[in-house]
Amino acid sequence: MALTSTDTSRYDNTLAVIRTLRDQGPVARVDLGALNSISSATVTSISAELLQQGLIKERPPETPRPTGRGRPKTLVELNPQAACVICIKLSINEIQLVVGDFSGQVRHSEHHAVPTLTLSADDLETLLKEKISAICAQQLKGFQRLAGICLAVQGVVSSQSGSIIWSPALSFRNAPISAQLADRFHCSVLLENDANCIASVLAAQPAYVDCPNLVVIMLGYGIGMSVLINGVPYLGANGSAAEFGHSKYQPDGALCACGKRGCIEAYASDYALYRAAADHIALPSGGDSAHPSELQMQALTQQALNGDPAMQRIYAEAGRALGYGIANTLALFNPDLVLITGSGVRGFDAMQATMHHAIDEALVAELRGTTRIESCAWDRDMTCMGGIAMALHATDGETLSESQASFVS
Amino acid sequence: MALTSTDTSRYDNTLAVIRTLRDQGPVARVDLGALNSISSATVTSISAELLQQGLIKERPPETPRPTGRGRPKTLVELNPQAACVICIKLSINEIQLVVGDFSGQVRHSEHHAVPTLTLSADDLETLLKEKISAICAQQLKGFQRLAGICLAVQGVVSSQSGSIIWSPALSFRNAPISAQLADRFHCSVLLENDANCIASVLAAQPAYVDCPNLVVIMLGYGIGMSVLINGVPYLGANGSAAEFGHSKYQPDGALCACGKRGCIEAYASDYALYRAAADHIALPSGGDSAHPSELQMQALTQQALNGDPAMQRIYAEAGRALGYGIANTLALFNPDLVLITGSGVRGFDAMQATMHHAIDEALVAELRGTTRIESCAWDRDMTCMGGIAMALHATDGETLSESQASFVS
DNA sequence: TTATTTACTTTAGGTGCTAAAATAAATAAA
DNA sequence: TTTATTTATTTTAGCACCTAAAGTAAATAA
Repeated sequence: MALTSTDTSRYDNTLAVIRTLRDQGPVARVDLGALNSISSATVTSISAELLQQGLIKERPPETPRPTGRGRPKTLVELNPQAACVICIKLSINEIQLVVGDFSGQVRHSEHHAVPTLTLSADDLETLLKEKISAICAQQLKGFQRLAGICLAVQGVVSSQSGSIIWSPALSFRNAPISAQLADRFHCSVLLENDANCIASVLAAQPAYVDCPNLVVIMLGYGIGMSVLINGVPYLGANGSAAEFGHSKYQPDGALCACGKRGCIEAYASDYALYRAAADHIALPSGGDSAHPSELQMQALTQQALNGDPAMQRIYAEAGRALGYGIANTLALFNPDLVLITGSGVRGFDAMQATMHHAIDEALVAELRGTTRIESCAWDRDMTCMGGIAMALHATDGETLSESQASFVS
Repeated sequence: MALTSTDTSRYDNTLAVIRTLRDQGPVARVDLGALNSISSATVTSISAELLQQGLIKERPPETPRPTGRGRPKTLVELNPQAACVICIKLSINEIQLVVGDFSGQVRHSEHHAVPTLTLSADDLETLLKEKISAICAQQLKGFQRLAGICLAVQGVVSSQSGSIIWSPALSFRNAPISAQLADRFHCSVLLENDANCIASVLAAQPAYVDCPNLVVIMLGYGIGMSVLINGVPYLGANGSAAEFGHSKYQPDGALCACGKRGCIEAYASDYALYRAAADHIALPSGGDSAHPSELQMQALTQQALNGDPAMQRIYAEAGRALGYGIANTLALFNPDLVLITGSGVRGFDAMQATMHHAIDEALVAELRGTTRIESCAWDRDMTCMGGIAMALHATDGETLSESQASFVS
């Protein structure tokens, strides 16, 4: 009887064990108990099941003996082969594909230059299926299953409906994509905003664990944001929350790529800085003036940091816009921490002073609060690392019931 | 053995039953099971306990017989006497005290004119203790216990530390108050922002139940906001989230009561409208010019609605500020619904057109999204109704364990 | 060798749930 | 008026968990 289980404690505890092993690496049964507030008797029972299902394995005892007396710990660890996930990052004119194993380690990574802006929705679907198929054929030998795919895209996405609503990398809109990939590859497909992937990685770092309410601002070609509330990305009603770049600095202000005026992005993004600079000084030439290259942006930044007054003025104004935007974010979200990252942090030192000044100008101390505002070095691989972590997290339950099914029968 | 219960299902189910009865009124056991996805055997067991503890009672069968065949339902309902809560609303120059019973019904309400701005923190503490004591002595006969007190205050409060950080009704800051009241009256004390109380009431209304992410904007002397995320008020790190009134419309714009410039409140609040009007037209006199009375504000609004061009311009500009602020709110929160209420909705018709225009001017369709933006009639008693609901909700667990303790022995 | 310490497993017992059976209390039909 | 049917509630039996305590294993220290 009682086949409808409303008591989810076994399931919850099993997931907790899996996730602890993913976060901490090999752990002994006693410690798994202590870390998750469950008795070691229960851990014995859970790990016996996981062992039989092939999701974890016992690690052979260390050659250099452990210190202290007593029976030595037997460490268990995730079986990396138990499952794998693929994360695809879609950005302007580039896609990156990364394979991660069940323990969360990156196993393979590749970049492809792709003229994303010229693609139709069908082209994109075909392209992704092709690239993923190639990965499946060449990189997934030895894995028990492909648990999931995470598509990390710049712009507004609806994770719920699995559609890309609007992306600066694409010239079409409202394109369903998750279902197509799920059908083709028979696995869960997660559609995520790129900033949310990065925020998830950052939030896991030891320096930021005590920040349940975390805002991450990504400066780059455009300006993105992720808001974690109690550690989980806040999506809003249609997935278009946290559009910091298009919140306003000046009504009737500078023209933004979105077509409206006065957005923060129209002052502090790469294209906005480049545009403002073009009016004032001789710029390193080459490339598309609406899509400045990393080298061009570095040159711009260097001029400001070297003391060029016109460039300093441009970065100062960008900092002021950023500061006013952050002030609104503080007033509305009052987060524990605002982290500024993205390729655009290269210019942060040239914007920082006016940014802080603008925040102080905009908010009384009671509303400014104790929020830390920090910048954070940029690593372009972070997005896919976050995507892999999110895909694994989302599919742990499935992986568990799949392997139960294959052993119960 | 097994005295440490990690399985909270009995507790959860019991609370679910109590809350269903509070929301729905008398309900039969079968229906309690269906509504909460638990078997009626479990409901029998839970309701037997609650009956013995005196928290619920069986309702005598209806005199006009129920329709249909089969054994008639036996309805159970909360015992209103099982507990009560007090909500105190603290606003500028007025406090309101309301008593609610265990079923959530208002049993008593009183208003007092108090010169709140002249009070010291000690004065306030003394005053509240006095008023609450009087209520306890006169209004709480027959209740088994005072479960909790909710203090609903305009401004920034820290529910966690139980301190009023900053309120327009008070001239002091950072005043701890919860602990003092809890000590004196031996019950839980909840400190809440008034907008959160109102939002909780509105969110429970049938018209808005499908809006898990709800923003409520309160226009009045100042401008307040509450953001419900998945139905629960979002507080931020220090309780100063959702400070919509002090988000920016214009850097270096109009002077705000907070001391900074360009806040939405400096354009669309009562004092801002009154100040702008004073420069242009003859105003009904009387009272403090920085604190216009309801009658004065009504006269102002009437002039705008009657077609006075100067007043129309003032309300139009207020609408535009409000619209830009809402645009930022949509960009950052992407809620299902924005509700505009508070005494200031009296002027909503004079602001609406420019407000909507400003929103369209500020946001592209993809970011504007499908968020409904509506106004909502204002009822000054809503705050305390919300406070009572929140206090009951917060103390249900305590009430439960208290009555378990008294019956197990 | 023996005692001690620590890790892991087994056993015994408790909580809480559900499905099914039993009971209760009404109306509809014969 | 009796009997069948319908619906609500309670009782019973059994399962899936978990934990504490007892038992076993595997090391070091004495």
